[in-house]
Amino acid sequence: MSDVPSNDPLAALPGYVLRRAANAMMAELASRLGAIDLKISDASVLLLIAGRDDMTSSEIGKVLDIQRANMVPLLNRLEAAELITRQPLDRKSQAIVLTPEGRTTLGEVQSITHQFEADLLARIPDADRPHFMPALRALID
Amino acid sequence: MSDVPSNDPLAALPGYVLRRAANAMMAELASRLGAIDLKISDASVLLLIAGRDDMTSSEIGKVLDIQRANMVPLLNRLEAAELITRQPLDRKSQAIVLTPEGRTTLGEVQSITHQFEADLLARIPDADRPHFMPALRALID
DNA sequence: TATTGTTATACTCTATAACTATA
DNA sequence: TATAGTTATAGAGTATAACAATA
Repeated sequence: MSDVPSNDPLAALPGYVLRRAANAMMAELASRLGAIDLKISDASVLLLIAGRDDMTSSEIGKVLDIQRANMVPLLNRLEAAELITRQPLDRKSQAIVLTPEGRTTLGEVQSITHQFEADLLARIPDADRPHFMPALRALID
Repeated sequence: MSDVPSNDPLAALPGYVLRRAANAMMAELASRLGAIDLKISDASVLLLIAGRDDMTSSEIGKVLDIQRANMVPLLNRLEAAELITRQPLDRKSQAIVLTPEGRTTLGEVQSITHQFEADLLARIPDADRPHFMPALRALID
């Protein structure tokens, strides 16, 4: 019943350690994506619309848990970088689609993301690794 | 080799799922601590200085990964709520110590935190639970 | 009526630079 | 010289309300 020694009494709390681990990993990912001038949310959008040309801003926001209103500056940024364009679906909705340059950048995002996820999993001891995703999924509604 | 079905291609990425799980859990904890008008960072400070009367603002910040400058409004808030006082150690440093009211609130924080951590772990399947903390700890430097 | 895209706004969290007073 | 506490500020991320146009 003994625990890992630490002068931080909060190190024994799963919720606290969960937040610290997520913060550490997101800082690392943000740093790697910064090399191609993208934020994590930018990369998430590119990965989500890969191979699709029918997703609207609202739909993307629902999947990624980003408010409708907050999608606007995000997509404006991607459009200014010429990675995506807005294409009318009807007179109200518009599809967010990758430009040719966006597809090239998507390739870089996929490469960075793949390496990042591999490095993340590699840090987890073999015996614990298969239990990582099931545990996390159980915490998400 | 098949994966959990999802219309969100990012659901297969450990880093992404880690962030989503942490966000969900922190939102839940923030909600519970809101019942006693505390933020997560407030509660973290109270838990850290429990039973101690010698920790300075800088030391607390180092352990909790909160910038020195950002400790000021946090402690001001706790002091305004009469949960802590600043006691001079010398003419430069001051110890952050719980008031009697702070100790009472600490008891409530401990109760809420204990229940929260138990509920969090209870959501994780039995087979995965023992692997949760070791996996997360491996991700923190 | 409900939804889409948008604007405006505000609040939290976090990061940095600089200053003073003291160790 | 280095450190503690502080101030001011700026950048993210996130949340809500409201509006016009359209489904």
